Amino acid sequence: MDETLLDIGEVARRSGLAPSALRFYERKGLITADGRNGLRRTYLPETLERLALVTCARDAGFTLTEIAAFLRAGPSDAVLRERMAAKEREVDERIAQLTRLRDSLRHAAVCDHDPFVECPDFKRAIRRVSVP
Amino acid sequence: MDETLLDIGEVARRSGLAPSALRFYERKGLITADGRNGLRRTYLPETLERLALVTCARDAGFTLTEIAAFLRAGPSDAVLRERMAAKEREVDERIAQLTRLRDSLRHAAVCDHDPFVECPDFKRAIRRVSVP
DNA sequence: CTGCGACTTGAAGCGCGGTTCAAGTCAAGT
DNA sequence: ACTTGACTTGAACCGCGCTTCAAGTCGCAG
Repeated sequence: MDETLLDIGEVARRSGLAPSALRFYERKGLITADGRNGLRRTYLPETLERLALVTCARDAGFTLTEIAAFLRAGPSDAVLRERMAAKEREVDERIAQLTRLRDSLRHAAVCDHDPFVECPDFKRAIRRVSVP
Repeated sequence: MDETLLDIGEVARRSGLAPSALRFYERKGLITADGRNGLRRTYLPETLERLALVTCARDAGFTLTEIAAFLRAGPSDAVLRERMAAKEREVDERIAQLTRLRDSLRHAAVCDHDPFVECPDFKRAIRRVSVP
């Protein structure tokens, strides 16, 4: 056995993902098992890095299918950079939206209306959250 | 017919939600149809406000089920304010996470590595996104 | 009265991101 | 040799947030 290969349990523990999720990711084409120890999948240590990237992209709002296509296509660096720039813009928008939302919530903590759901400021703020 | 009641089509158009979604929301207990025009649901104008609130809460990360429980329970203002404060903290965390993510993406646009996926700065940044 | 078109219903289906299940297999410890 | 416990498989199931479907019903225009 190649000592550098990590057992699925190890990878699950260190990545914070369930083994079932790792198998699911494999079916989706996001990762590959690089060996077996009996029936057990084993992975190259780089897989942990890849999983971090996958998790991050997923958190960014990419679907697993998108990420898989991404990884499979081996897009040129230029294309990749462009897509990431596009994602940066999306993320920026989302941050702005969440910031407006947080400001509305913050106002709720401060305002005097009871019920504050009827507070005109609150209502106005709510409307601005989705339609700035 | 009460002239002030809005036809479902009208509400769908003005709220940006599909009629099927409005019926779905009704099953979920998020809204109520206040009358009928034949078989067609009709709604009080306030429903539009309520839908804005629902949409906003959903965008904030509440599930429809949570929102429904929320509305049904008619929680005290104090409880409501507390939950919103809790949500404010969650939203703040999410904003921070997305900000870290955006910074990673921003770095990708600037850095010299090719493939930049191997850039140590990028890798480090990626790791920090989910585990600050 | 007839047709149109927008609605009605309950039930089924979808895409997502997985988990759970039953039954089986394997490595390692005693 | 036997047990234990973590994995294996494919298939079914889950919650979410809806949409879509087939079949039916209504208001209104001509």
